[in-house]
Amino acid sequence: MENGNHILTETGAFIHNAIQEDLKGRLNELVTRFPPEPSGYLHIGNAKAVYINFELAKIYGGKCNLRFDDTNPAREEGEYVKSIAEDIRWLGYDPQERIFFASDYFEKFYDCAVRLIEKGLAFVCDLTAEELRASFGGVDKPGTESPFRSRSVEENLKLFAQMKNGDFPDGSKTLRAKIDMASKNLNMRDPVIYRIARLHHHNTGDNWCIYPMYDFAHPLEDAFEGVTHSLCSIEFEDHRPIYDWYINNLDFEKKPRQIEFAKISISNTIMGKRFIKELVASGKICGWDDPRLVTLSGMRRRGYPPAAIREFLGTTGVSKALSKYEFDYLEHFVREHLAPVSKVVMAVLNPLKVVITNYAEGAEELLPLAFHNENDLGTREVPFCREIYIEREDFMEDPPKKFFRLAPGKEVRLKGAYFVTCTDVIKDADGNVTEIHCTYDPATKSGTGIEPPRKVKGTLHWVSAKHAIPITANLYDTLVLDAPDTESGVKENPSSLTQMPSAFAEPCLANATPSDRFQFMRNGYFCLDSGEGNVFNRVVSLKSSFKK
RNA sequence: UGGGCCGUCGCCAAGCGGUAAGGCACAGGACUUUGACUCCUGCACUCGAAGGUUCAAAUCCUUCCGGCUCAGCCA
Repeated sequence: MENGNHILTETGAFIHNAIQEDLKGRLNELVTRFPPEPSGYLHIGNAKAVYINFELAKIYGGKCNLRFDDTNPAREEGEYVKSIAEDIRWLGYDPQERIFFASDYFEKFYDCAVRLIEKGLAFVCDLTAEELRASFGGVDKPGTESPFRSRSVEENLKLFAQMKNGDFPDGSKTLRAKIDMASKNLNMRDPVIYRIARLHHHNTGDNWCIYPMYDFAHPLEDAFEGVTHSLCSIEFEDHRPIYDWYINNLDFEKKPRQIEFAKISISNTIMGKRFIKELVASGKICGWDDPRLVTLSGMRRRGYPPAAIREFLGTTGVSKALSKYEFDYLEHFVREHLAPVSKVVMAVLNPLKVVITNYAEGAEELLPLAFHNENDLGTREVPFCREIYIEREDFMEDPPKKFFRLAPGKEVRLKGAYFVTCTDVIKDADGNVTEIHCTYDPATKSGTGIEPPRKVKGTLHWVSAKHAIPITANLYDTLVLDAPDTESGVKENPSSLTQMPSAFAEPCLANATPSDRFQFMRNGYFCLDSGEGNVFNRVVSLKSSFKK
């Protein structure tokens, strides 16, 4: 879409071909689904699946369901259901009334299992978990058949009903499919269909003490909902035979088809639920919405526009090759979306006081400045007076040859104001620069034209010391990690948050809202944090071609 | 090690028998009331490797080499 590199036209050919072939002339009958387990918050990797499923439905005029795959109460919580629905809407997709829960199908799953037993395709197995595991064999050795495999249909029916009624302790029996213990595909070695576990379910409470396994439940959920194409990630490729086995043996008229694609990941980030939970629990990050995370809620808080994420996702392509994107690539789309809507303002992150010695004490003036050069984002007036702050890094006592900014005896332009020349450097006992003195040239006032024309190499942003408002600027240079992009690296170096606690911004920032986007000149794009106080998050930084 | 999947520039990614798109990154240059933004320019005689088929291959065949993935009563 946005730049022509879209799944419709250039990628995911294997998905499109399959859909075209299966649905010849009836493409609007396409039904996809996004089936998250409510056991964590959505991150950029999950967003890819959201994007593909909803976009495909949109492209073909079909439908996309949001289905919570909540068949394991041990991991799932209502909190996650809420956050997932909210994050999907924020990303730009509205499932409306098409929100389903696998747990609403528990009764139907049970009926299907009974049907399998009646057909002689499932049996109740008394093997313990350890015995079962041992009997599965390994990648290079076949499994052994369960001694309970040949129970009669009647006995299986009776036993399974008793399992449901709670006559047996947790883990004492399972319902298993009767397929092939010698299959090269481990998933086909008489897989477990139901297990006994007295767990409280967020939706069904304590109604059930047996829960279906993913491999059994998922294809049925798809079939119940009329899903035509069940898109999942590539590690489920080995599960396709079992998916088809259940679909075929339960005689569904309309058979959904599973198609796999590779997940995406981003370097220098943590996406694993387990690791994020660890970080949250240890207090190293403030929650699933920590701006250093690539969770949707984290990116939202960080200030990423959802359209930028969608565009990023649109260019990532749908393939089976594993793809790990550099962080720069994601940020590129964020910058592109921020540039036209951000108000360009002045804020000094690391202040250095400048006294303009020949500017009258007590005098001040209001200088009009546009928020943006290209788009008409309005203007504001910026107060100017004798004492101002500039960026500490914009002054060097001993500048290298190509330093265009302020240095002793050098003249620069103050954005929207005057040319100033550095006359004195004030230091403390330790030799640290605490203040610098400048003189200004009244003839160089911005916008008045200078006669004779005079040019200056550098222009600096500044704020009036008297009028500026104090802010805290949060800089996040990488999300989560500086170092290794290994999941375990998180334990060593969880944070790349830098706070600039004594930053100052021009007065107009006092009215900022979290939905506003600002460009702090050379310092990057910022937005107001949704939390307390004047805290601004750096959404992304700009590239700097100034090298010392 | 057995099965499945994958291998095109530093990172992504088009291509699907007719002689290597594009984006990010990077490097030059132009412009500039910030060195940002914008705009130009450059950036794979080569498609994991080796053979073979063909007038012609990244695209077909064979073998080999790498990477990912699977042995939860998780999803």
